[in-house]
Amino acid sequence: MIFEIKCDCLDLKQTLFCGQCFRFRELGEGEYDGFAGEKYVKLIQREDGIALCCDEEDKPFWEEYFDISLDYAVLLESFGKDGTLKAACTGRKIRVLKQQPFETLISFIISQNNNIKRITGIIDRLCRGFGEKIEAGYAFPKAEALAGLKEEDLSELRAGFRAKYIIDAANKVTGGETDLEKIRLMSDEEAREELKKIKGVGDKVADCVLLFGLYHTSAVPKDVWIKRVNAYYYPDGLPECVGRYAGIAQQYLFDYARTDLKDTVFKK
DNA sequence: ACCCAGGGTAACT
DNA sequence: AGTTACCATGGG
Repeated sequence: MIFEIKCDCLDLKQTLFCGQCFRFRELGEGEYDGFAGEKYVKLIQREDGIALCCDEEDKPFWEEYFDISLDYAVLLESFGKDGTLKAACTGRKIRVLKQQPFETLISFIISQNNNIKRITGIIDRLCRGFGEKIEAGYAFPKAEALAGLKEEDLSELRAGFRAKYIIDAANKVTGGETDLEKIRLMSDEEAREELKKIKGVGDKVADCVLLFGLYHTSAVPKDVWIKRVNAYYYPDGLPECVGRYAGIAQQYLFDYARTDLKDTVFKK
């Protein structure tokens, strides 16, 4: 089934390939497909939104995934009160996705000291090797499928030193030491400390899990680009106009810095 | 050969 | 509490 979804702020290419998710590909001009958890979707860019090609029962899932109910027009207008943020938001229609908690946890463990292209490859091999086969490809592995494995069992992923971290995360989730649904309900600070009990999860990965997988819109992952942005533009912190959506503002600044500013303000 | 990539850990001051 | 080498892999 095809569903037309109206949405004034959603550029699929920018949203799917800005380093927040790693399971989509471009099929052709304005056409994409990919997975979240165990679900598959095909997407087409429209002038006033997107077309969702999926089972009827999965339509609410994808509307939630793209956070269609959040009004970005209000958000971006507020961000525009700050000059740097206004520049970052101009020409960008990125939505912060509401991804699956476990998938987000594993994905951003893999992301550490890594680049987006190789992260995507490792996750693809992880799904092919350990995910359930579904019609269009492979689901993201459940924690149970990864728990109890040995590092060498993941050698085909070529994930390097991250393999042991993946296994520790799966073990803690299946063992109940890490309850992602409970962590979702905690404050940013409590949740961050709880996530950091997993090996290979530090402040940055924890904040990515909070923002992209547990929908803490106030969590701000401090990667190298955001550290540069903060040092140069915001030595005293992000402006008031971000409200409780600092994480979403961060995603615009992140993309702005690594695409538009990398050869100018932040060259070498 | 060197440097970097959506960093974290352990071992140092 | 704040620095620093090291961790695997692949692309520039």
